[in-house]
Amino acid sequence: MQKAVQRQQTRDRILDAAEELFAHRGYEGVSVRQIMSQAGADVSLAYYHFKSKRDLFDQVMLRKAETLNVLRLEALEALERRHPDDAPTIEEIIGAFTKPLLELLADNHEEWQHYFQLIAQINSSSEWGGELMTRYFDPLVSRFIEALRKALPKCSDEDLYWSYHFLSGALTLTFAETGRIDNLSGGACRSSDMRAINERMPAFLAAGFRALADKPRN
Amino acid sequence: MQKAVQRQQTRDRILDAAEELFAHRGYEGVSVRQIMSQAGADVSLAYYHFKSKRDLFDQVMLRKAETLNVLRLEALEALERRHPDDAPTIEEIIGAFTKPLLELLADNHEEWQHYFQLIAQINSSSEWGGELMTRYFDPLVSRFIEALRKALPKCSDEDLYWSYHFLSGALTLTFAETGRIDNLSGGACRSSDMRAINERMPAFLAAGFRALADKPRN
DNA sequence: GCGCAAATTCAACGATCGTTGAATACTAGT
DNA sequence: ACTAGTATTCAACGATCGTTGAATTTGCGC
Repeated sequence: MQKAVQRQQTRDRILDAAEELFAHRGYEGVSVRQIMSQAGADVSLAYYHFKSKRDLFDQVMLRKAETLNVLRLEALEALERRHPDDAPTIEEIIGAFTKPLLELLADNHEEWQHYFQLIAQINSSSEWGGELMTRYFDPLVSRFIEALRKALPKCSDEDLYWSYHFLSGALTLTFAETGRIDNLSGGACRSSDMRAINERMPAFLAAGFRALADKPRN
Repeated sequence: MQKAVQRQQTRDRILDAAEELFAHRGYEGVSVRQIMSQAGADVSLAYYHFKSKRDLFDQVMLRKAETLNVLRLEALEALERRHPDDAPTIEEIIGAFTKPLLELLADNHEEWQHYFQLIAQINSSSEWGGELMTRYFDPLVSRFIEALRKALPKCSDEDLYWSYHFLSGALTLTFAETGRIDNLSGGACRSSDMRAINERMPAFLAAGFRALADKPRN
C-alpha cells in the first residue's frame, strides 16, 4: 500500500472515531485516549496527525462542512436556474436547504447523523455557538437569506433574520435525531423518519416566513 | 444566623455557581473544583450538600424546572378559563407557553438566561436529550399539546407532534441567546431583544401549525 | 457556658487528563 | 540491500479530575 494512502486512511479513522464520540458525548466529555482506542491506534498518533485535541475537533468540523456547503449551494443554484425570471417559492428554497441533508442521511445514515448531532450541540452552545457556526456556515446561510429576501420582497430584514433563526433551531434539533419526539409522541413519530420530515418541515417553516412577512407591524 | 438558613444559602450559592458554569461550558467542561471556587467554598463541601457531581447537576435542573412548570401551567389554565366554551387560538396557546419565559427573563435576566442555555444544551444532546427533558418537562408539554389538539381538531397526531418538535427547536435555540442571530444579521437583530421575540415567535409558529393541520396528506 | 450535632476545612487517594520526546517499525527510492 | 524519511509505538511528564475520611470550626439547645 502507498504510504500517502495509508496516512490518509489512518487520519480518516481518527476523524471518524472523534466525530462519533464528540457527537455523542461532547468535546469535553471525550478523551483523546478514548478516541484513539476506538480508532485502534496509539494515543500519541493523534498528535502526529493533529496539533492538539482542539485542532482534531476543528478538522472534524471542517471535513464535512465543505461537502455540506457545496451540496447546498448546488441545490440552490440549480433551483435558481429553474427560475430565471420569477422567484422560487419559499418552500422550494427551504427544500434546497434541507434536501441535501436528507439525501446524505439516506446514503450514509450513521456517518452523517453523527455530524448533525455535533452541529446541533455546537449550535446550542453559548461558548462556541457564535464563533464556530459563523466560521463554517454563515457565508452559505447569507446566500440562502438573499434568496429568501427576493422571494419575500415585502419582508423586513428583522423579520427575515428572526424567521431564519427559528428555522435554524427547528432544523438543527430535527436533524440531530435526539429521540425527543419518539418519547414524547409515544411512538407516533420517529426521529429517523426522513420522509415525514421532508413532507412537513418546508411547509411548516415557509408558512412561518409568510406570517411574519405579511403581518402588519405595530 | 439560623443554621438551617445558612445551610440553604450555601446550597443555593453552590447551585448558582454550578448553573452558570454548566450553562457556559457544559457538564463535562466544568470541574467540581471550579464550581466550588466560584461559590467561594471548599471542594469537599460539594459532597456534603450533594451526593456527586451528577447529583449536583440534577438538582440544578430540578430547582428551576418546577418553577417553570408551575408558571406555564398557570398561564395555560388562565387562558382556558378565559375560553370556557370555544378554544383559544394557536397564537394564544403558544403565547402561554412562551410568555412565562419572557417574563422570567425580564425580571431576572442573568439567572434565567443561564438556565435556558443549559436546557438548550440538554435538548440538543444525543446522550441526555431524551432522558432528561422527558423527565422534567414532558408532562407539561403533553398538557400543551392537548390544548393545541383541541384548537386544531382536524390535525393528525403525527402532524401535531412534528409541529411541536419544530416549535421546540426554535424555542430552545431562541431562549438560549447564543448570539448566533447577532452575528448573522450584522446587528439588525439582537438575541436579547425579548420584545422582538414576543412579537414574532408565536405568529411564526402558529402559522406553521396551521400549515400542517390544513395541508391535505398525500 | 457546655456539649452536641451540623457545617466547613484539610489533606490526600488513585485515576485519568492532554501532551511530549525518544525509540522503533515500516516503506519508497536508489 | 541500503538508506532516508515517514508512520507508529513506548514510556512518561505534571496537572487535574471526582471523591473520601478525618480533623476542625461553628452555632443552637440545655
